Amino acid sequence: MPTISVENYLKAIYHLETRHDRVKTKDIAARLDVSLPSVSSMLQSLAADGLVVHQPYRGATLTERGRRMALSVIRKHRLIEMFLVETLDFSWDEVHAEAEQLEHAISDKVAQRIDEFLGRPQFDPHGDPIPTADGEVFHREAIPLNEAEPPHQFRVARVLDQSPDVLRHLTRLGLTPNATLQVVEVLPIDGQMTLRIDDNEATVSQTIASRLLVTPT
Amino acid sequence: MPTISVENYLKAIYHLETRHDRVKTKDIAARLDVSLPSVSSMLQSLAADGLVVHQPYRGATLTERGRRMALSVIRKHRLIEMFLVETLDFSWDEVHAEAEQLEHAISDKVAQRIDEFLGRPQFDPHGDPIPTADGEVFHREAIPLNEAEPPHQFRVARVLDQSPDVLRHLTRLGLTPNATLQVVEVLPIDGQMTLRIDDNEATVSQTIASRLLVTPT
DNA sequence: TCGCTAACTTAGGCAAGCCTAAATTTTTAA
DNA sequence: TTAAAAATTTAGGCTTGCCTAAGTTAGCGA
Repeated sequence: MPTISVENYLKAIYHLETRHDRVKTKDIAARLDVSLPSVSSMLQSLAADGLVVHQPYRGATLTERGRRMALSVIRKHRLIEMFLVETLDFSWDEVHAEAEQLEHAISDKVAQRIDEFLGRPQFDPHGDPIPTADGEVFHREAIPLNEAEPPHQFRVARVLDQSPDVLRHLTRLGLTPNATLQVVEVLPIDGQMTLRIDDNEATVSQTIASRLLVTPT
Repeated sequence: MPTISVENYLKAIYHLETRHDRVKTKDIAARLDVSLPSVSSMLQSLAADGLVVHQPYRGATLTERGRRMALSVIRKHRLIEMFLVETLDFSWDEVHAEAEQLEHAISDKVAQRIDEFLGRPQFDPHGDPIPTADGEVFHREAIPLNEAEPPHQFRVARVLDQSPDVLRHLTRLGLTPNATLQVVEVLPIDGQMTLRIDDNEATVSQTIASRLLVTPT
């Protein structure tokens, strides 16, 4: 069985691969908050185990086996988040940290039972898709809110940020998954957006808007 | 935060203390399936951390802090077992192994929420008492079945064995917690017992009988 | 194209937790 | 009472995963 450390590296590489084809040592180090040599040495050991392909000085990519393992952990993470919110009444800003621990401790069987217990949810509380047991991920079409233009109406599909502070802020604004919003105005100087959410107006910075994925409605 | 290894040592010492006042290095080694030197060295480090009192060559005992930590892990273990059986439909012979992993990964808060979700159960699926969050353990009076005499009737209070094979065997015999039984006969040669359980007769060896705690009914 | 800088790897070390082999202490039994 | 046996500790080593310091490579700008 992979160690917790190995699982965390695979997860990090998986997430970074969605941005760039070849994942850089430096980006992994930043994401996991470890030194560059630690990453370098782990990449060699992952490569030896056939979980990544590592071209020295050129970055790394997951092998099919590595991808499977990463998805298995991500599936557990998101199922746990969903379970904590739906069943144990946690709020969506608390669950990431809990799931970060539990994802390494639950068996495939427990994950499967939680999945059934929850009625096979497709998305977690942040709108992230829950991979199936055999590694399928359903990707929805969605654009970052900062690319949306007035006066259209959108629905929040997914929130990419996991920071409790940001999530609590979004809760106060009513910007949680499935909320509908209308783009009222975009300031050209800094991209700050004014939104209508239900009957309230709210403003969000471009930084935050870029972390909200929305679909037209 | 204590490591998984430390938690396992504390748990082992806690359980062994119920048998003997001073816990022997060798017994810990046997319980955790590690070598004697590993235990010896861990005891020194636990003692340095104020979790055990270690008299070299003379055994060890938990300090109050050590006992608290052990009980916290045992509480989580038993709550998880209960949750897996009650909510995720696991059978009682499967849950020990799962809980052994999860006990180290759930936060106090998650444990508390599971406790509430389950309606604050007092006992786990094996009849073991679930310690409270502040370290109270409710001990029931119960005797090992091999000390019970015919023709009295008893109720199964607790099953001390965790081996899936033994538990499945007991399930087939109907010897699960809360079952009522009558002692029909005890063979003097080897202590084998004949029991009446509902309308069936079953025989159990002394070895197994000694692992079943029963209360008169 | 050449050299500088940023990115990366290699070298060498540390802590935790495990191991076997070799002392040492305690206990048991002759 | 004392020697053998059993239990325990010490010594020394290994693996994983982390670190800092010291090279090495890649890639960009002059």
